[in-house]
Amino acid sequence: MTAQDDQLDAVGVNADQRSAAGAERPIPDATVARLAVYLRALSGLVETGIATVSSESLAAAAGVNSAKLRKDLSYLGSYGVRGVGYDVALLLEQIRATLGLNEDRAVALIGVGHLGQALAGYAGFATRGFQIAALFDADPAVVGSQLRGLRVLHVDLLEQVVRAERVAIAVIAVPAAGAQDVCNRLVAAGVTSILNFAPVVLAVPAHVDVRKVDLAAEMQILSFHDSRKSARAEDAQARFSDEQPFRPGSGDASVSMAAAK
Amino acid sequence: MTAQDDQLDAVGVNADQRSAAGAERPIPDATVARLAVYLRALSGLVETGIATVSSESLAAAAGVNSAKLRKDLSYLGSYGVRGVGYDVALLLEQIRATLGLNEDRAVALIGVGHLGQALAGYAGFATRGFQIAALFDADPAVVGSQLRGLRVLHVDLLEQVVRAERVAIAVIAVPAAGAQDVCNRLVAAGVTSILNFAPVVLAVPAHVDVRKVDLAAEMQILSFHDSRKSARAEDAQARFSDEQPFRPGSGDASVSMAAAK
DNA sequence: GTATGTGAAATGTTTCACAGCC
DNA sequence: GGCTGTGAAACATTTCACATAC
Repeated sequence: MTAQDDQLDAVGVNADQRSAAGAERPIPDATVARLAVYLRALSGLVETGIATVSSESLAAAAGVNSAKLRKDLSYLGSYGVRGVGYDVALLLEQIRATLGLNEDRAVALIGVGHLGQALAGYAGFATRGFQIAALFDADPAVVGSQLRGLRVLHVDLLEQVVRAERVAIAVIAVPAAGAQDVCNRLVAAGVTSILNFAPVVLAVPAHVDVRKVDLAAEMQILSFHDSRKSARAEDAQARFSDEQPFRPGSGDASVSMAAAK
Repeated sequence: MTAQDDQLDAVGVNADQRSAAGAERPIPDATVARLAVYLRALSGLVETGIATVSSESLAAAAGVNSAKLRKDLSYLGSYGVRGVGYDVALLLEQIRATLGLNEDRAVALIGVGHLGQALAGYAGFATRGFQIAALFDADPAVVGSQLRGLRVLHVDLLEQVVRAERVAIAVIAVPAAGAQDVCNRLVAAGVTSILNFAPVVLAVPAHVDVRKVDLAAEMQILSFHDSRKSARAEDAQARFSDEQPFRPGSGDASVSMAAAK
């Protein structure tokens, strides 16, 4: 990455990491990307009331193999019990702590078109430690309207509000043409983490961390694999039609991931 | 990240690749993910009328370093001219061909909520070799309505239409609860490439390629890096405020990517 | 007995640095 | 002289396989 995630992934992390308690191994980027996936799988287990889980079954639920999962978790410390497995609640808490999800971060969302509204309405947003501090748009028709209990502000107020609300993370959901400008203003106002949905490569100073979600790129990657498949699959194709469906969490279905990469 | 991923990235590609002309090196997943980025950068150059570009400037526009770009392009063959650079139109065409964007692929979009509508309206969709063949939803209030010149069909017709239209790629934009079911039906109908926006890990047979776009995961990865930064940055913070903005395409700004991965 | 945690090997990716060509 | 193309080195990630602990 996505690979994808993704993806081959983030950048701009300080080389030395002095963490709360003592000298720990640095956590690989690839592992960080998967921790988020494990978190989701663990939340599912909590709801079903399962208290303990083996690396084997958690890995299956997350779509990775168990050796990778164990290696990933080993970077957080030793929170499993040999011969038994992992305590779901404890592991969940450790991952949350590692990802910094306990102190909650103010998020600004710029652009409330269809995409922006989809993002604002995203359930996992509020529940998973992020709270939307402000919504912005440039369109006078939208500014002033109410969305999810927040008034949409004019983008001219961006710097002012970002500073006042101490926004840590900004999500850019504006058209391509406006994205770099919005980005510049965010950076100038002190934002150092940006999630970009606009189809442009943003130029930022080295201390700013940008992650990009790019529909066209994802489609093109699928297209690449698809074209390689279709050449060879011309005949095999028929065999896979009307095959029995798969049950979620069943066995070792190999599923690809975005990740960041 | 990438991935990001990239997204650390896709899966399910056949080991041996017998391509149109002779034995070529297999293309790394990480490279495929970036080809899509180069494609965008090249499109930008075409519009400004630039006919030739060096690896150095194309790399800057794409947010990678030039050695990586040259290595990536070398997997496609030798389409550059030493001492000169790459012909923009030729390179663009070669990348398009490699990604399989010349034969155009039918895409089905399942779920036309805010996200689905944002995706349907996405400009790069129509223009970049993908055409939406069908829209589906389960909500009777939406079924039958018109969107981008297409009638929204009831999801019950999914198998039938997917087969009739020879849909190659499906985009899942339904709520989490419905995603696995939709996925099963797509697979049964013969779809082997899926882009999933629902926040669940889909279980699929090994021959099906799933890429996932996960807002919560992206946010959490940013959160991780942000929390590492904020500990150390408490004082440095002030220095970066009100810094001069950056110009797009300027120099070597290191930008992260999702990817593919 | 069972399942974690982890060195070591294998594999994949990025960067270096320079030969080769225009 | 300038810029591509690419082996070889450096680095990162995944997988293996087993010692270790319950």
